[in-house]
Amino acid sequence: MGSSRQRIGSDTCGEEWEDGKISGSFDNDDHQNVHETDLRIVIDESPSSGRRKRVRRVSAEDKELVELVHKVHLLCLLGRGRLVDSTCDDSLIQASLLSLLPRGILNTEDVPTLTVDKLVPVVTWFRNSFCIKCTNFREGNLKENILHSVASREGTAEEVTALSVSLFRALNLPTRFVSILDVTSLNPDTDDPWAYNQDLPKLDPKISSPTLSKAIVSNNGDPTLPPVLLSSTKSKETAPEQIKRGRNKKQDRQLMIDSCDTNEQVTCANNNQNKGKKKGDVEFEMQLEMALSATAAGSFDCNPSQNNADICSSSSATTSFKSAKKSLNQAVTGAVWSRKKGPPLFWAEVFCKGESSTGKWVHVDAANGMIAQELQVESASAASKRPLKYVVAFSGLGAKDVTRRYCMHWYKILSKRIDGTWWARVLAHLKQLRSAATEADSTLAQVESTEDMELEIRALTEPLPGNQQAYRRHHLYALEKFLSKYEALYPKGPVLGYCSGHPVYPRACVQRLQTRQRWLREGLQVKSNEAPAKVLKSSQKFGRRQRQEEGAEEGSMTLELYGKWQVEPLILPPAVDGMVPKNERGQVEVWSEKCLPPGTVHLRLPRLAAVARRLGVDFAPAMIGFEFRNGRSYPVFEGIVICSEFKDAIMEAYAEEERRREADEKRRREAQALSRWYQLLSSLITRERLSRTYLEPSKAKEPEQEKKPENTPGKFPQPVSHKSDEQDHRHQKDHEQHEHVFPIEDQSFDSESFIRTKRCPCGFSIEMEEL
DNA sequence: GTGTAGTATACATCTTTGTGATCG
DNA sequence: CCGATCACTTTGATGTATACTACA
Repeated sequence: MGSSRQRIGSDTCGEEWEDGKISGSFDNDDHQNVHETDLRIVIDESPSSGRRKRVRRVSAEDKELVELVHKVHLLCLLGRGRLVDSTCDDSLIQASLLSLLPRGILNTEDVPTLTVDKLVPVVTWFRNSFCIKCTNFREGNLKENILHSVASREGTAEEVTALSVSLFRALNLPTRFVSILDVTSLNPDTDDPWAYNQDLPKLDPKISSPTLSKAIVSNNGDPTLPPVLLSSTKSKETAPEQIKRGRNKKQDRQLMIDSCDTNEQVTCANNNQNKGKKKGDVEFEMQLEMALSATAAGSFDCNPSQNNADICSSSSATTSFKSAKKSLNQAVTGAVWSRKKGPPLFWAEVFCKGESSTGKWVHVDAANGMIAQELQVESASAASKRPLKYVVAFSGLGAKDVTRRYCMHWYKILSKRIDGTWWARVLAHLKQLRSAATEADSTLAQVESTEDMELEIRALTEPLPGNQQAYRRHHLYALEKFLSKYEALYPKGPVLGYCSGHPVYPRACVQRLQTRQRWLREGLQVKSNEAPAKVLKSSQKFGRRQRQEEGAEEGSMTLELYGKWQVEPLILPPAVDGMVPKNERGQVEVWSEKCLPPGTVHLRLPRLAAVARRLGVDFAPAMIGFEFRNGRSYPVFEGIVICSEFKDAIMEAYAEEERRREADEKRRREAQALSRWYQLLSSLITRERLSRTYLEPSKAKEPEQEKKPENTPGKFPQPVSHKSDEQDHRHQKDHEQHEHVFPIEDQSFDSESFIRTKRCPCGFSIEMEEL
């Protein structure tokens, strides 16, 4: 900053001052001119100062808004998922895909005993036949876009995944379209990557397997440039550029094309190879077969002739399955997530009947050549700074939350998800649709419930986190040190493990503690002979109050807290002989219906006390809570509590009383209206008389009547005016010309209503009620 | 880069049982 | 005379979640 800048204030005063530019110098020379010159302070808004950023917390309103946006976005994404799902059932798309599929790649007799390894050829064929052009959403009709993708062998990630789902379904494999609902964040402060990351290209699986590289290279005209190199060098050039451009969402369309172009070069390099390879399908498949036999067969049959010592040594079924998965993906598909490529958003789940006794839904990302790599999804999402929040599987026009299959750290995403009950309510409807779709097939229904159970078990058996902070709000586990003041462990055990030396307890053992008073509000009372679960030193304020009540017992001001296990339903003394049991203040505290003494009722109506008193019925004012005003809290009363047997009598008397009161009120209002009319007209007439007496005749005709008349009392009948607007208008005009006269002979009187009607020869009439 | 402890801050929660003057 | 209404020191202490920093 220039020399003119001056630090205003000092740090010692403890206040934060902005650095500002003061135009105009404060040098000694000019000092005397200060008064004459303009003083301008230019706030330097550059965030360069090393001062701590002011913490700005989001308001409740903001939170509500982002929650709303989150919900709406979720619903939109659910709708989109269902649309894609239903499009995957389209017979034209399925037929087109089947026509492309080489013969014998999956035998129909394999379907009932489908295992992961039997899927590999289809997946590999698919991956080599279709490529992801760009991850972006494409406008237009989804079905047409997908059909176009079939023809061009490329499309968006969503379309290509939909194609894979469609293909599996065409092969009679129960298949779901699975999508990460990449929804807007619930935290309004976070730099939501969603806002700028949409254009990131889909991951481009690197080809690392020597077998596959060899296979592809052998089919490629240019063996000097291996696909893996091509892929990675291209990505290096394009990724940062794409991210930079991707930040501006408004350039969406153009960018999409741009990124498609570059991506196309990257991913379609593969495709071009594949296209070239089409001629050499046989050779390719032979290579594939070799890869398969080297992995699948080795892992499942434990063929000792294989080189892979890992696979051979694994004897248990699970290890064997895991090794198979690993080797399958490394050797056959060679896919590895790349952080630069953004998170995976779409894939399929294929039901493999032969994978366990009951069958198993298996993650199949055919577009990226990945099978049973569900564990990679979470890490890929996390690496892309877009932690997964919702993973939803779509089928049969319904949907199911399968996040738990892909999420190993539920506690991390729990806070990023919307309130569970709302989500469950949304999904309940979609689940109904699904169950309607699977109704016909009892085995599928069985599979559903098995899966539900499996996911539920996963929810209840999460591994213990290694860091302490994770236990702060963990849904399953708790550390005693993170319990709040009003929480306690009961029962204190079992200890599930240790974290940095602290015993870990089940979250279910964490109990909320409350004072006797608070339990009372819930209609519960502390059992006799129960010692407080926790005794806290009470606050000064509370202590002060207690001191007043209990005398000078300083230092012993405590807050006694009890747990749920120490309370029982409230037993209040019942009403006897028509007498309501009251507290020491002669009231009944009605926090809820449970707080009513047996045999009494709470009548929430005003002015009941007087009725009860008049009838001689015993009652107590019902206190329903407190109100805070002017720095103090006051009890709020509503209605009374009486013995049930008097309810009818009281209500009857009350109704009678109310009728009387209403009649009185009506009478009072009418009398008031009459009185006001009387005053108004009296003052008009008085004014008229005064004008006539004291003013010039010409001035008297000025329309002073329009001014508000004074309140001059006098004795005059009360008119009940019912002139129409037209009459009124005419009257006003007439009035300018003459003064009305009401000859006796033109008057009439209705003895029933006491209304006298007076008429002026000009046509103006006035009705007056005579008192 | 990750985890922990400590601090600062903003927001949330709990607290909790009149009185005298005036009006209708 | 009696009941309703209004004004009156417009709390304030404490808990909790979160962001941030320093440090291991």
